[in-house]
Amino acid sequence: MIVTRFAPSPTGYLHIGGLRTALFSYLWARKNGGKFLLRIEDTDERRNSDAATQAIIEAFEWVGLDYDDEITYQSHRKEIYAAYLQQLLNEGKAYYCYMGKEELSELREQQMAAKERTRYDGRYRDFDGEVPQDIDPVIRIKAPLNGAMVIHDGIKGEVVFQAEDILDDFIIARSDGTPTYNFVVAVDDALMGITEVIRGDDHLSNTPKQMVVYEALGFDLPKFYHVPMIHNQQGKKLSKRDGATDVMAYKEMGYLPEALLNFLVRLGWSHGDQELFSFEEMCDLFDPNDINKSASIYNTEKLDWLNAHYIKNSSNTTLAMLLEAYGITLVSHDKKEILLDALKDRAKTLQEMATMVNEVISTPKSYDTKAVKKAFKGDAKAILEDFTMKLQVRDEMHLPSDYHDVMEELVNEKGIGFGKIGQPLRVALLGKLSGPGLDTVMAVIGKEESVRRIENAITGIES
RNA sequence: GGCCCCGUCGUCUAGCGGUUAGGAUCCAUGGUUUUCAUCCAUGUUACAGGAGUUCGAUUCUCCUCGGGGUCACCA
Repeated sequence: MIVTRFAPSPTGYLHIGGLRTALFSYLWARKNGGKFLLRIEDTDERRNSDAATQAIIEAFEWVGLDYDDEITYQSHRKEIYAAYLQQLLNEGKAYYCYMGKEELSELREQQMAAKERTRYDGRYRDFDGEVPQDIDPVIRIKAPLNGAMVIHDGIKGEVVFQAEDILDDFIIARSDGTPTYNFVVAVDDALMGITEVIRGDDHLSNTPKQMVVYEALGFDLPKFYHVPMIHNQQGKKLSKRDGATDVMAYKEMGYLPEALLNFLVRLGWSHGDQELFSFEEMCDLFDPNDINKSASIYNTEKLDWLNAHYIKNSSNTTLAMLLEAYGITLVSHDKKEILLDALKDRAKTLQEMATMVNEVISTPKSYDTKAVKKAFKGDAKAILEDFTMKLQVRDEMHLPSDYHDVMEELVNEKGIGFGKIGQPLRVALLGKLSGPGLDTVMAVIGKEESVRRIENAITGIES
């Protein structure tokens, strides 16, 4: 069975790049009927917070990614790590190193001065002399001194490292006894039965270290997929300083989770020319072997397009519900269907849509000066007056077509173009020259309010 | 700097020895619309460079250049 995982460290919100690797892992597990597990890497107590863990879980809920089994917390697994540490010590595959921090940095400085690679010199590797009493030792693992380490990566292909270039006996437990990252990752991935590790390629150079741990503990290696980074506009690794990288920020801005997911799944991955993927299609078609080798630049132009698409295809019921987060209450509005139908193919985000709703249902507080100048000239006011008179005598005005008929009648009688009435009417109703169809606007706000707005404009606008 | 990865339109990408190098987005233009938006149509724009291999290279190899990642008692 395929088992994948997402293993964030809870130091902040869920990052957009994190969500993408999580999505890839999720999809691959789902496609294979396997499991997708969540593991919180909270070994560094100083930097972790419960709030961050909650934020990550909340983001998963919002986008609709579910995980199997219970969440694994590394902070709850200290005895397990201790046991494996002890095992390596007993087997002579790891050892205590009594080199202090100062001593270590001295060594490093010497090496740098000599233009050598900075590395631990192995002085306690097979040490049997007198051990310093005043120092808490770290535990180091015996790493191969030479030879090739080859990763059979599902994305990068065969990546070969020479042990002498990159390895030394690295620390697997700090002097306070706590295990380090490269050790716990390997232990947990193995113990949790992870068969495919899908993660950012910034971990590629960590992989040989983890392989050393796998080897020492006699665990089977998982299949690795190192997915290329997402870069910012400057071409650097996307970081928290690059604006909107918090997944939940997209919720606030009015993006739909299906749009975000669709956007993310196509960043670095493709399936022929297909651009639109429903959640089901993603689960069905995703394959990590189709992931691109090169990094991509984060650019949300396409996200806007996707979001507009998904808004257009959302039901009015869903939209009305989602809009409530923006202070829009439409449940009791008798013309909400007409309004939503008119607005949903105009908005790129829910936030935009909320603004549009307000622009229709609330009386304009001011009139755009340019619009007034353009629309309120000549006999504009006279035309509006004629229009209101026609409206007044009508009953049963409900549909946009009812209002359209009135406009058409007026235009025909006067022998004028639609623009003659449309422009000033638009300014009167909405305060500006753009917006949904006027017949729709009037149908939504009703005859009384329409007349009121027109009269306000006639008296309130200097022409 | 060492090691590793990467290099097709501005951006996301298809391509897997022979293509007028395709799609999407963005942008521009035209059409539709009383306006704006949507929608539809059309258009501009790309194989980093140089050697090889080959009848033939975007595709394979090497070099150069460019970009990125990583080198902790952080994860």
